[in-house]
Amino acid sequence: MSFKQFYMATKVKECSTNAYNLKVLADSCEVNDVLAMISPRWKMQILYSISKGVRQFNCLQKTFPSLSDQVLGKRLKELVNEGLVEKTMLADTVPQQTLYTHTKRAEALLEIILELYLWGKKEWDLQACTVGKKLPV
Amino acid sequence: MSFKQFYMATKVKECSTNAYNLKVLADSCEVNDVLAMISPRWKMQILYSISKGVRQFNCLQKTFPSLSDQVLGKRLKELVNEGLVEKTMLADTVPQQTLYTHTKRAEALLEIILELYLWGKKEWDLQACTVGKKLPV
DNA sequence: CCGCATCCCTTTGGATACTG
DNA sequence: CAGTATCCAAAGGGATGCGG
Repeated sequence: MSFKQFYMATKVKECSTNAYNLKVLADSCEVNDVLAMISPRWKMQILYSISKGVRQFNCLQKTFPSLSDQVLGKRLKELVNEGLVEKTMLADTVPQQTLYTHTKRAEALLEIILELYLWGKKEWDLQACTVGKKLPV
Repeated sequence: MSFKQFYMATKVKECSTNAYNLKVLADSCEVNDVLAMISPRWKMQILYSISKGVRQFNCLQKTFPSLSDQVLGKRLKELVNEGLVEKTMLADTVPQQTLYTHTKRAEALLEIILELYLWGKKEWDLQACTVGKKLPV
């Protein structure tokens, strides 16, 4: 019987193995929360695009043609919940318009992401990253 | 028919949807490679522990009691392949001994990870992160 | 135009068992 | 001690279709 199984059997019966491991990670090192926040696919790219002026659902879809709208919606909702993006309903019209803008908090994060990019570029000579470049708006 | 499906039907028949999207991500923003590198579960924690002096397979297992050994092995292999960790076989004895040490490249990465932690701490008042603390060796 | 509900498939992480 | 091979379950991403 593994440590995890023992622990679960005695302490947290209702909790799945995966949930348990996530809790251990969160307890032992909370930078893990940040990693989990930035690692979902497309998420930082979406945030970056917003910070560069791509502010509407529709435009974001065009920016990432192979990203499905429900995933885009999910990511946007996450970003809003995390305080990285603000959502503004322009008017209650049909068709409605919504603007997404990045927050101060997101700016600080994007700077660190840029450092990550530079680190990757330095170590592996990566090219053509959109971070640090101008996007077509 | 979505852009992706069209593209796949005409260009990359052999490639799964997921693989295709990963390629799009890699092409459009190569910081994604770095994000993918650091986001697997336990990986940065393992790297950090190694940098703090936990250098053997066995000790790493004890450091993360709920981490299974085959996942630990997988992560270590990844870290070695990425040049973040070096593996040293001490001798061809039984029981054999192996040491893992972090590289210069890893140090630079860990500094950025630390910034991520500080950012998270500042924005959400996270606590108890092992990054920046001493681990029991 | 801006999304959500549902279903499905791929990927990933973990369990068990085994080897030098 | 230091791992590897095989199998399996869960999570996440994506497709289709629908509603405000």
